[in-house]
Amino acid sequence: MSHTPGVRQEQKRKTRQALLDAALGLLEEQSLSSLGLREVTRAVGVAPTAFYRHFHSTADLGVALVEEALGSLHPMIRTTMSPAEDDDERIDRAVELIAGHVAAHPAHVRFIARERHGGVQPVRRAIREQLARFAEEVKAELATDASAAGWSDTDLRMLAGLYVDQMLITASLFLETLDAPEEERRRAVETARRQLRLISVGRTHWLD
Amino acid sequence: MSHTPGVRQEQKRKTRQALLDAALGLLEEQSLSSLGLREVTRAVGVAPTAFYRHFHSTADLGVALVEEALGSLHPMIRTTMSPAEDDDERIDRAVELIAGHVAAHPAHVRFIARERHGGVQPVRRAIREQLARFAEEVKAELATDASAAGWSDTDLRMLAGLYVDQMLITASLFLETLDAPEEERRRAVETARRQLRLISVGRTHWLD
DNA sequence: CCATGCAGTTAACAACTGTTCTCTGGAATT
DNA sequence: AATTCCAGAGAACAGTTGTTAACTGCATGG
Repeated sequence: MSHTPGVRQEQKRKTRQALLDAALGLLEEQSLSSLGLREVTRAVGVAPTAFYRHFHSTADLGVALVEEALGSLHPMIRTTMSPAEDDDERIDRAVELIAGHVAAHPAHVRFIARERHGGVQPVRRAIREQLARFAEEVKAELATDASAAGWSDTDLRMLAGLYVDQMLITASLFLETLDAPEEERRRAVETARRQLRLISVGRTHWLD
Repeated sequence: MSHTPGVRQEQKRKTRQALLDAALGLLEEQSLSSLGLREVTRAVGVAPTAFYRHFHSTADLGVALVEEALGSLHPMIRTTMSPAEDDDERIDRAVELIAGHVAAHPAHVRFIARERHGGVQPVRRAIREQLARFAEEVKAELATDASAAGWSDTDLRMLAGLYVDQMLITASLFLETLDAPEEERRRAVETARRQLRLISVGRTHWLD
């Protein structure tokens, strides 16, 4: 079925990826709406016109970056949200997983946080769609949990949304403290833990 | 003490405000990092060089916009967070207050949501500082509440931060549904209410 | 082996940007 | 009434932008 990549397609894929990487780097200190196509091609070392072979516009590139940043993250939901014996232990796992992801892909996280409310509509929509998928997946996972008995569909959706937003907040908090003194980072982790724990407490007493 | 404004200073103030207003309008569909100084002066109908009489740069203007958007909001904290007989009624009041503010100043809210993680460092810092002030004020208000007995300082700070973040999330949710069908807006309000209520439940059972 | 396809190049375009310097009119100060 | 001050105008600068057209070289499929 799957043909050998072919020297031609492989080279194209490489330059495309180089454009994405260069753009992501440039976006560390500016927003997508001010990212110029020439700027990107210059960083890659390629002619400006070559850009059009891969993307219609920088907005188009932005949408591709959303896919790159969030697309591969869905499988993590199941393992993270799956029920565990100890609630606190699960929270600890989730927080450390977020911390690890932020440390491993800071530019991706920054990009999502920045462009979620950014000035480029198609990118905002792409992010919104991905986050909606996350919320659906979290909701599905919550529904399997024993403590979800008696919960209405609306309430499950509301809780899933709360979790997704809280994860983004946590990620962006960790991002801000990435190159901060050790002690401040530990405080950030502790804050994130307790906030999730408080939500967890509210969840167990929701039906009172 | 306070001299009569003076025709001169008054005129200057007017153009400065016109620049701020025009910028805010232009920022509805782009980020600050792509906002050009010429763009702003053109929208006001003034020479490009006049810009320098009021701001060093567009980043400088952005900082001024942060002050305009958030500076006058602090007094609202006391009245919103102040203890009430009924917890749910207070939540309803808070949610409607946010909804009203978003409806009255959508551009300001959009600006804050967009530039909080945006590409212009001084503006990010200005917003962070204002939000930290909000958190401090919320924390102070929480401390006066009877149900805060036995809470550690760290936990009060953590809860205050959670509230501030949740209010921003709610505001940006309302912003997205501003020109959506009536029914979707009602759903958004209901979601916001329940999320705050869940946090409230978690808060009352925190010390168990 | 030859013809086609197509990623990337080169050159040129009109339009735009931030910033400088010089100037002007009229309010503010003396 | 004479002088100073200063918000805004005007012109010019070097550098940037997105987009177009026509090209070149090389991997690919017949």
